[in-house]
Amino acid sequence: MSEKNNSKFRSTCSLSCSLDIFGDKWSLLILRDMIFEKKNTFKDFISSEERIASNILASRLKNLEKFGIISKNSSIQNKKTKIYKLTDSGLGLIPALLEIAIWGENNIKVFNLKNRAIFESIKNKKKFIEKLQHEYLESFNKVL
Amino acid sequence: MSEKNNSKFRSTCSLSCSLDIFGDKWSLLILRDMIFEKKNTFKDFISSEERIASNILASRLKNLEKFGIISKNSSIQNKKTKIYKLTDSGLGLIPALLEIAIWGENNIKVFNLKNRAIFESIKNKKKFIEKLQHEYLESFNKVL
DNA sequence: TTTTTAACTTTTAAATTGAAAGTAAAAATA
DNA sequence: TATTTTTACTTTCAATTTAAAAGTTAAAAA
Repeated sequence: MSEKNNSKFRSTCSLSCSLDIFGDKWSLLILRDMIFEKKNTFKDFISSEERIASNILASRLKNLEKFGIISKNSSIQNKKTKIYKLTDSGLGLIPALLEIAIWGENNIKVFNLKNRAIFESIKNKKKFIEKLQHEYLESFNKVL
Repeated sequence: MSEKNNSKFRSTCSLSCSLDIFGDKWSLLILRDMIFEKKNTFKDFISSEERIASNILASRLKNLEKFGIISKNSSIQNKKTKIYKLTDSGLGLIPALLEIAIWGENNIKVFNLKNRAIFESIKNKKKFIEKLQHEYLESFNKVL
């Protein structure tokens, strides 16, 4: 019943506009789950380890849909389950997502066991992005 | 007198950790100003068209410094003026920044006259990133 | 010596987030 | 068929963050 509907951009700078859309702590994590984990339902996203609150998840999904980054459809075999899918525009965010993750791997001093996917991407970025995009669309043939 | 000091990451995922650091609507815009406009003072950043509030700018600068993305020093010829400079880690964010901007140029339906720098980067990304990094460091020889 | 400037900080209202509980309809189970 | 469970949310409300404006302090310029 609340939720702002007007999408005012702070400027016409493409970086600034992009951040107006997904410049927050959650939106790109949802896309990560879709791309790397092939997640596609509300329940899937809720179960991620970062523990997003359900109201925040709902609002982020709505926003991503509003800006054409994801689409929402009922599953064919189950009317209750809604399937979220990356659009072409959403798939186009993979390079940005990867670069942020690569930066994190290289620059944040945490214990974390280095991520295989990231390393694969560093070796041949272009090929890896195409592979991810292909894999993602493939995975959807089985779903929708 | 407020401001949280504990840096708890939501998970050990490198994307998630990165977003814990700069996943907001302002941090990357400050870096954009540094990289593309060679801005380096509080006054510079305040004057950008997106009109960041001074308290938010101060808190973002402090955070970026805390995570080693920028450094802060007094100008030699002027003790009052503080010079903010990208560290190596900060320069390493250029690829991510560019990918986000490129996505915006290609996917947000706004009036905006296409950005020359973005186009240049698309033609030869690697070269363009190196050029930006070099230019940035060069510009600093004149300052600090 | 007065004024201006740079870099903030403080204050307070407004907006957003987060945690928890609640809802409604579809689907699975007894 | 009746009941329970599940999925995808929404609502509520406290806590946190943001935004706007005004205030502060020390240095530099006039």
